[in-house]
Amino acid sequence: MAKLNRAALEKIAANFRALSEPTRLVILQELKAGPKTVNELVDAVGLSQANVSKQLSVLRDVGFLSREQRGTQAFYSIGDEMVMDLCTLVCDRLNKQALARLETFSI
Amino acid sequence: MAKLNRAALEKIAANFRALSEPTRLVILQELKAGPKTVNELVDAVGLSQANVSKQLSVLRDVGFLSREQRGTQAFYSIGDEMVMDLCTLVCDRLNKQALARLETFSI
DNA sequence: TCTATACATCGCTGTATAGCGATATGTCAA
DNA sequence: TTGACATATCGCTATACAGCGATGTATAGA
Repeated sequence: MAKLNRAALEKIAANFRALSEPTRLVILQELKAGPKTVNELVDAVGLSQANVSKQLSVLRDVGFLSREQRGTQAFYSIGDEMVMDLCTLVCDRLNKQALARLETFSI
Repeated sequence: MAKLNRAALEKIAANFRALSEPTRLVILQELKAGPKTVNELVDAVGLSQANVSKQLSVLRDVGFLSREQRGTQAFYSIGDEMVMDLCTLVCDRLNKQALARLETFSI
């Protein structure tokens, strides 16, 4: 296997970086049940609309979310189910580590 | 599924954050072939020993790497094979996206 | 001891970004 | 048009952290 150049590594890192903030994980958790508008997400996560919009664009820029405009509203939804696989892998791992403390991780 | 509290989400995010820097992905790539000392990794990644030590501790703090001291040397190795599964998922995804451009992603 | 080697940690600087309020843009209804 | 609403973007502050050189710590050999 050839060694990856800087640009390729940066793309991979960007995928992980998009998942490196609790706020964005909350957004994914909310969207797991189905599409939601920005305002619905604002209510769900309890942060400013400006901030939620920005975090949505971070997740969308790497392709984890997709966006559909309907009238004045924008509906966001999971754009690549693989992102939930990533979360599941990490959560399973933390669950194993945390069995003794009875914590449960799941997105 | 209950909603996760802030501490749980932060733990999940920390796992992803550890993979959010190209330098640390290079380290994983180097260690995929087997354990290496800090100095070997310094030569491989071409950064300062101080920085490499710090990035190693980031990966170790979340349990992705393990460390074995032998004399004056510290051997680092993959501590949880799951971390390579995460990389594979992301690389597969980028490969699909990049087929047209003939790029190849793999850690 | 003393010296050399290997690694970790400290203090620092520069950059990236989460979060906010304010504002801009765009759409619909009256 | 005008006004109300939904979302995106701007400008800003505070914080996190990658990277560096310098230093600390520990081990092996002379």
